Formats: sequence, C-alpha cells, structure tokens
Amino acid sequence: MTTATPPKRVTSRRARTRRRLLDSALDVFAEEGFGRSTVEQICERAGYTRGAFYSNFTSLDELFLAMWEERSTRLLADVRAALDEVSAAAPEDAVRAALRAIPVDDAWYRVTAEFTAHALRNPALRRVMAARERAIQDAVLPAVVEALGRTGRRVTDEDALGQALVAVHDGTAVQVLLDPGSEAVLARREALFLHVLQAYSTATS
Amino acid sequence: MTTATPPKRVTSRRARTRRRLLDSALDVFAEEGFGRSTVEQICERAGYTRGAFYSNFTSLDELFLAMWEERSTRLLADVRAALDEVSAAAPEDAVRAALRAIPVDDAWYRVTAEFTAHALRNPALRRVMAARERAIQDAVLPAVVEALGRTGRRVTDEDALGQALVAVHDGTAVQVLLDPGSEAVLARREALFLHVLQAYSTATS
DNA sequence: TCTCTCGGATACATGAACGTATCCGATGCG
DNA sequence: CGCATCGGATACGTTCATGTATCCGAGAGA
Repeated sequence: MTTATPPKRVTSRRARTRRRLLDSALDVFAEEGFGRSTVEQICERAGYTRGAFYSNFTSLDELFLAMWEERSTRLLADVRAALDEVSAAAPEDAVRAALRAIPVDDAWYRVTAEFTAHALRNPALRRVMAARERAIQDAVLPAVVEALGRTGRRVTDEDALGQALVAVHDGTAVQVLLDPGSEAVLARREALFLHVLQAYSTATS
Repeated sequence: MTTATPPKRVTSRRARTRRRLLDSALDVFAEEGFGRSTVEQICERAGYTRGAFYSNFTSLDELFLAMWEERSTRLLADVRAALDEVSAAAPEDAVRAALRAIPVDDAWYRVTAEFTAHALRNPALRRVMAARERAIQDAVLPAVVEALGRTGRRVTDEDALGQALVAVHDGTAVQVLLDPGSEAVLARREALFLHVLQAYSTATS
C-alpha cells in the first residue's frame, strides 16, 4: 500500500491560482462595478500577472459567470443549512432567525444587481439566472414549509409562496441597503415576510 | 405689442442637443450597460461629436445622473396620472388597472439596477436614490389609499404599506423580466399585490 | 540526479477612449 | 448687412487595457 497513487495533492497549483483570482474578482467587481473592472485589477489584487489570468480564463465575462455561480452556490448551501436549524416555535421568532441567516450583503448585492442587468441582455445568462432562482426556491421552500407546519400552518400554493418570498427578499434587500442602519426598514421587512407567510398558508384545523 | 420679447425660441439650440444626448444615453446604457458605455457611443447615436458632449456635461457620471433623474421624474408623473384615473370598484380590477399603468420596462429596469448598484458605492448618489424612492411613495400612496377607501378599506400604516408596495414592485419586476411571457409569473405578481393591500388595511365596518 | 512539462511571468504591438485646445460656422443683434 | 458670440466640430497627445507570443523556473517522474 506504500505505492498507492499519491493523493497528497489536495489543491493543485492551478486550482489555487484559479481560486485566488475568483476571490479577488468578487472584491473588485463590488468596488468598481463589473463594467469598470479590468483584468489587471483582479490580477493585481490576487497577486498575479495577466498571464496567469489568460491561462485560466478566456475572458472577463467567463470569469464573471464562474465567480457568480460559485459564490451563489455556496451562499445557497449556507442559507439552507442555517434554515434547517431554525426551529423556533413562534412564527415571529422563526422569521427573525431565518432572516438573520440570510445575509443582506452590500458587496454581494451590487454584484448580483449587475449580473442580473447583464443577464437580461444575454439569453444564455438569463437562463443561468432563472435556473439559479429556481434552485434557490427548491432548496429553501421545503425548510419554510416544514417550519410553517411546525407552527400549525399548511402552505396552500408552494410555487406562489416561493415566488413571493424571493420577490420580497430582493425588494426589501435594496431598501435595507439604501437606508443603512434604519431599524424601521428592518422591522417592516420582517413584518412583510410575516404577512406573506400568513397570506399563503392556512391554519390546519 | 409687435416688439415684445420674441419668445419664438421654444427650444434653444443647446437644449435640443442636450435632450438628444440624454435620450441616446438611455438607449446606450440599456444596451451596453453603464460601465461599458462610452462617451463616443452616446454621441454617435445622438448624431454629435464628443465636442458637443463635453460642452454640455463634464463627465459620463454627470450625464448618467441627469438622465436617470429626468426619466424617473417623467415616469413618476405618468404613473401618478394613470393611477388617478383608476376607479374600478372591485379591488382585483383596480390592481390590474394600476399594474397596467406601471410599465415593467426591460431597458429601464437594467438602467435602474445599475444605477442602484452604482449608488450603493457613492453616498451622494445614494441620497439621491433614497430621495427619489421617497418621492415615489409620496406621489403614489395617496392615490392608493384613496382607491382602497373607495372599496371600503382603511390603510393602517401608510409608510409600511408604501415600503411594502415598492419592495413587491421591484422584486416582482425582476421575475417578470427574467421569465418573459410567463402568464403565471404575472398572475402571481398581481396576487401578491392584492395580498399586501389586504394585509396593510382593514375593512371599515 | 536529470529531464520534461506545465503554469505563470515578461515583453510587445495594437487599439480604444479620454480630455483639451483650437477652430469654424450658424444664429441673434445692432 | 456686418459683427460678435456661442455651440459644436476637429485635431491632438496621452493614458490605459487588451491579447498574444515567448520565455523561464519549479516540480513530478524515471
């Protein structure tokens, strides 16, 4: 067994630079905006030269897509994991706990907003975006439905609830970011979530 | 009275080119994205040279802000006017009529999304954006409250309703654009508006 | 230890966008 | 009818990002 294939190589050299480029890209996109970002800025922040970039990606667009998919997948997994742990009895507490698990991240919002705008111009990207949206619903809804069930409520139309929750989340996220530190906005956000959950479910006997 | 100040000059030369530049800018921003747009593209579409641009604006940022304020003000006026004419008895019909008055414009959404992202990076712009948001609520809410009153419902918390409506509008607009031509998405959008109106008002005996 | 390969660095040529300084023609006025 | 002015056009130098072609060194395999 001493001569087995050496799996020591956990992170290959290539994979490491790729990851560093992707990580730096998020920062740069968030700071400069996607359109204003350059290959060089990303490489500089990552500690590489442009040669490294072109050896890993063919274009900024490709990197942008890869980065967005990676981050959004990771975020989704985090949120799902957090939601599964939410087990408060009172609906208000559950919503509050759930919202705490879903970060309203300034930088990420900026990047997503621009990605969305970009996607609306590009059919291929639009499909990617739509698929991701669906994945989010599929991953989050079960947890929500179950949590509601625990508080004695049954969801009537899951798809409708899913769409409503996503819309409310996106819509209120902007408001929160535009009005940083406003407790009122945060409170209304919470209230709106509660109202929606209420509206799309009925008490089970 | 023959020698009165000649008010023949309805649109001065300067004002005309300014307007054409602003109009072209919307198209270019929508097509290319703000970050990818250049001064030259805008001038070319408007039928001018860069000289004209720099004689009217000092930077692309300035034009961007001017354009956004102009368009959004005009849009707001249109929506308000349309809302005032909505006078259906049944809430469903009223909502439907109101939503028809509020266009979900692809190009405009893209521009706004990018403006928002941009504004989140720039405190001055963020204030502009927040002020506009408030103006929208101030202009639209009275019409909504009155329309609800006509159907025998009284709004409990106007600010909360305003924030909720804006959030729902923004959030669902993206969904509509991402899934063009989907009747289901449109229907759910309508339903969500109804639910929110319901939740933030009570029947007045 | 030697060698071969792969991944990133370097150097280069090109093109695009910028902002300015200057010029010219149309338009309003006497 | 001629003049002064204003608004847009032209021309210029500069900066900056791009993509490619080539080079070099580190690390794996024998």
